[in-house]
Amino acid sequence: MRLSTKGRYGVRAMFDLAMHSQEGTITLKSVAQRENISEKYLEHLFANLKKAGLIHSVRGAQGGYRLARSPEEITLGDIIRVLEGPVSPTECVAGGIEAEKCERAQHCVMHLVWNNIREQINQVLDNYTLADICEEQRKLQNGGYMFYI
Amino acid sequence: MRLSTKGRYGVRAMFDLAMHSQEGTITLKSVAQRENISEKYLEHLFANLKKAGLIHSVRGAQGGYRLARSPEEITLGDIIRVLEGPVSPTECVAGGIEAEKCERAQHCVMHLVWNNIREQINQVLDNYTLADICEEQRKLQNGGYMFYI
DNA sequence: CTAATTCCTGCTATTTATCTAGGGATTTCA
DNA sequence: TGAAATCCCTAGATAAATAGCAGGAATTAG
Repeated sequence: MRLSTKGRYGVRAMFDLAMHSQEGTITLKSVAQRENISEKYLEHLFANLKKAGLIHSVRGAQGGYRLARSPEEITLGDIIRVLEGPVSPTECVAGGIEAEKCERAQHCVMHLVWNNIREQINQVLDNYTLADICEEQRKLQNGGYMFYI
Repeated sequence: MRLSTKGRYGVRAMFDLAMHSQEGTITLKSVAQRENISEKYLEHLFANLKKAGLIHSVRGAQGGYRLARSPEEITLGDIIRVLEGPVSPTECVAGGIEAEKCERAQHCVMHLVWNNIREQINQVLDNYTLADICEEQRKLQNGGYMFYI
């Protein structure tokens, strides 16, 4: 139940785009440097995020990336599902091809359990937006959270 | 964000123990057969569950395993944390040695994010007990859930 | 004693995660 | 137009984790 670097880097990179959204298009290179992520690796992640419609890209000199929607409209669930696949404790309730194989699903109590867990975890992730993170970052810089009052 | 077989088998095996708790000690072999899990693999899992105090064992002929506490007092979180380690989206908020390495935690907004996610996911897992699963199983057998009314 | 059972240690094949390599395609600016 | 900057694509290399196997030692009921 650990995120891989795909999900973690992805969220950090998207947060980075959100924080610099006023500067127009952001180069992959600058995101990679600020977030200390391998450029080549980040390329793969951005390719998936673009294909999923979460970011737009501008090619050529002075090109770069930007969020496709406002930070309020992008959740951690959106990002993580794109980069890590469906968030689900098991294959059998992930909704893919594997799920079809589980013929006993209708009579299997574990199916109910995992499905319940799946729904709740997705709800948690979908309730957290990039805007929320930006807000927390703002508070941090103001010292609000600094001393864990 | 997928459970490995450790966690899944572990939950199923513990549920199996709960369902047969009236029969005294349950042999590993019978659990493995009913749940279709490799005996040798299940040995490792039971060793960990025992070390963690979730089950008791009786050695020798007629021996076997039984739950150390009542099904109401054992949560999915208990089981999964034993077999898969701390449930946490990242190392840096998992509470282990790795967490110490993250010196910037106090000033890092991602730390807040992951910690928030971690707490909520654990809350979901800790709110689900073996007794809950037994109850769902009972309803299934009565046909209550059978047709997804 | 003997059969059944847990307990312990180590090994290994397979898969997955993470990152690297290298080049190609596209666009902008001078 | 041409060069620089950037996105785009495919393949593979390395390391770690997963999932399971093997063999036997220790324990106990009958």
